[in-house]
Amino acid sequence: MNIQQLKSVVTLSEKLNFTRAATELNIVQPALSRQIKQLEIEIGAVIFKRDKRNVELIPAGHYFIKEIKKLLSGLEKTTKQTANIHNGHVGEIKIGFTHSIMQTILPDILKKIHLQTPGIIRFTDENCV
Amino acid sequence: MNIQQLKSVVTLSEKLNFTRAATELNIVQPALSRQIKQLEIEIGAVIFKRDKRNVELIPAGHYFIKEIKKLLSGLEKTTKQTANIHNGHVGEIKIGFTHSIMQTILPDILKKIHLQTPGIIRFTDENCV
DNA sequence: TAAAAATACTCCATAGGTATTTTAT
DNA sequence: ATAAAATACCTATGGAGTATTTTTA
Repeated sequence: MNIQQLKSVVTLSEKLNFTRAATELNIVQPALSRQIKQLEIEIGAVIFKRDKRNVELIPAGHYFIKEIKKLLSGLEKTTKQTANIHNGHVGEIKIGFTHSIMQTILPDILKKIHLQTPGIIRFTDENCV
Repeated sequence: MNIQQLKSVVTLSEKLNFTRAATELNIVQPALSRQIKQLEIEIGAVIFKRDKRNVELIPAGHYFIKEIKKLLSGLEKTTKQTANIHNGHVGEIKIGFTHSIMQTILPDILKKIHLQTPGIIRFTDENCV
């Protein structure tokens, strides 16, 4: 199983037509036929019912496509986020503090940060007494 | 990017040693080196810091591995569940009913099913008035 | 000098393309 | 007769293995 097969099966589930799905995927129809057949063998389930004229999802296929779509978008998110961390666009700083500082200057600073860019402050209780 | 690379990167993150990870993956060390390098190029981030003697995860890598582990286990679950649906080990029946039947025989039946095998009954409001 | 990762090179398996066949409308 | 999927066959790219180099402890 490979990721290209998963992308292909999703595209086919949207087009329900091997020829058009293959075009969309920039491959040729027989290549797509093979990919789908191979995938079905590997997972041990038929995903599409095809009768030379029509292609349609069957129950196992509906489930599979629904889940694979989630996984693929998760993979894309993960990849992008990883690149962002690498490039320093995303990071994490941990602020340890004593009781007194939380009573004085920290609240104002955190409030300003929060107003300027909401969503970047998160509290954890790691190392908290 | 392919699934084998993702499995490889997870194994390497556990062993932190190319030679031993490669053995675990039943491939040879240079093959693993190539897989990881290729993956890092594709996602646009360095995952491991290696200095010929030590291999360690860097922040982008920690994040990546954490997410990829989730995705891989999700993929495995999906595959198995799809096969189960195909084989008829898992399925879904929908029971439509009138007010009167819900007052008479259905509650007992549902209760019995629930006691015998908890977790298989789910209510939806599809087609409900 | 020993251990571990990277590199160079060769070879083969797999995946894609072209051509053709099959089938249903 | 046409449109669409499957099959057969060939080719080429990519990935694996072997051998070697590099590097650091």
